[in-house]
Amino acid sequence: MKQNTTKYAILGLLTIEPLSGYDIKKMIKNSLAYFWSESNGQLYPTLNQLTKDNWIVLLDNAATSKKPSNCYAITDLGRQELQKWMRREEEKSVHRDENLLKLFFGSNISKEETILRLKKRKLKLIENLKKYREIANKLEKESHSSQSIYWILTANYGISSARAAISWYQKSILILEKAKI
Amino acid sequence: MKQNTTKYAILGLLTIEPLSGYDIKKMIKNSLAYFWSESNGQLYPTLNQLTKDNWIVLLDNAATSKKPSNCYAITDLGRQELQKWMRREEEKSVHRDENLLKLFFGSNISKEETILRLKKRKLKLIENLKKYREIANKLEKESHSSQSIYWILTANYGISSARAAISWYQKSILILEKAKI
DNA sequence: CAGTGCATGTAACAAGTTACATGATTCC
DNA sequence: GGAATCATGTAACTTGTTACATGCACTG
Repeated sequence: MKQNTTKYAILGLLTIEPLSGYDIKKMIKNSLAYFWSESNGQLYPTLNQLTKDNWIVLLDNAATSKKPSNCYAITDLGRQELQKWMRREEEKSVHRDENLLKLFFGSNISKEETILRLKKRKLKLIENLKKYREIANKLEKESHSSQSIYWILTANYGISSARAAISWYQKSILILEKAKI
Repeated sequence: MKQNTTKYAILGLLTIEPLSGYDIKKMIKNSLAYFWSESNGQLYPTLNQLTKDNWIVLLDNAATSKKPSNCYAITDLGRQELQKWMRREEEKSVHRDENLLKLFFGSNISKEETILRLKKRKLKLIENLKKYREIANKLEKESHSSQSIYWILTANYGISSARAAISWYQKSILILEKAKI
């Protein structure tokens, strides 16, 4: 069975507060970036589909603002569907990590090229780690609602997985540098 | 620009030795499972496409065997294309982790339900870790070719990322259990 | 008055899964 | 002779990205 996860990402965000498509994009970019992404071509059509299905409604804010900002809110039906999804266990986690695939096939290019690639990736991860730390700090400070504990936990996941990856890269670079190939 | 990564996964595996579609499926399942997957509906059409493009060739093994096993080998052109891909840096790594998404939206179901989910995931990861260790051990023992260093490194990645995830799950479960929500 | 950010959207395409079909061979 | 596994494949479908188009509002 296929399931449109975009639908549930949107629904979940709308449980926090009513949002426009643009708001959703921003939230994903600012807070979920390290474990979620959406493209425009998926986001806007899905918003329309969810409206048709009555899982969300377009708030009538024409009076309060002149901006072309379509603000959506989740409906009771939407909440029910979100909870159904939350309780489903599918585990189908499809892993496709192109970086590891390239490393696995490393013998097809020179050792030095691979080492350079690994170093670049490592730097990128260090940068990411910094961002995740900032997100986590911000969340800890602003912590007030019952939701924030979950946000902090996911932020910590980003931090600890980035840390583990960085130290693996470090080790791997050393191993390759020492290796006689 | 979109790129068909399946193509390169196939090419890479064929640099090890000539393989049939079924062999490729098995290798992915046995050795790459924790960072790569392919479905039948993607694999077989891609094999045909690669043959048309002359990146791989169907070996004529009709004489040596009566099995309907189509054995493919990579061509020089295929090797070149693989190397081009290996040297490309795209970084586009699209993260979409449904488990984290569900945790992020945790406040929509009871704390206890979330804890149960986390515990199940943790058990699953412990199981996976065991498998990765077996793969790594096997690789270390059979280590002979210049390729095996790369295989061992990727296996280690699986191990260290699983370990980091497990300890994060452990911590998160404790934090949630203590939390008053 | 140009540049940046706000804000929404679509058409064309690529990528990938699912569920099925088919038949041979091997092992118990 | 039945089950499992070997082995290849396709049709229908979903999911997702890319690249574009449009226009307003604010700021320096």
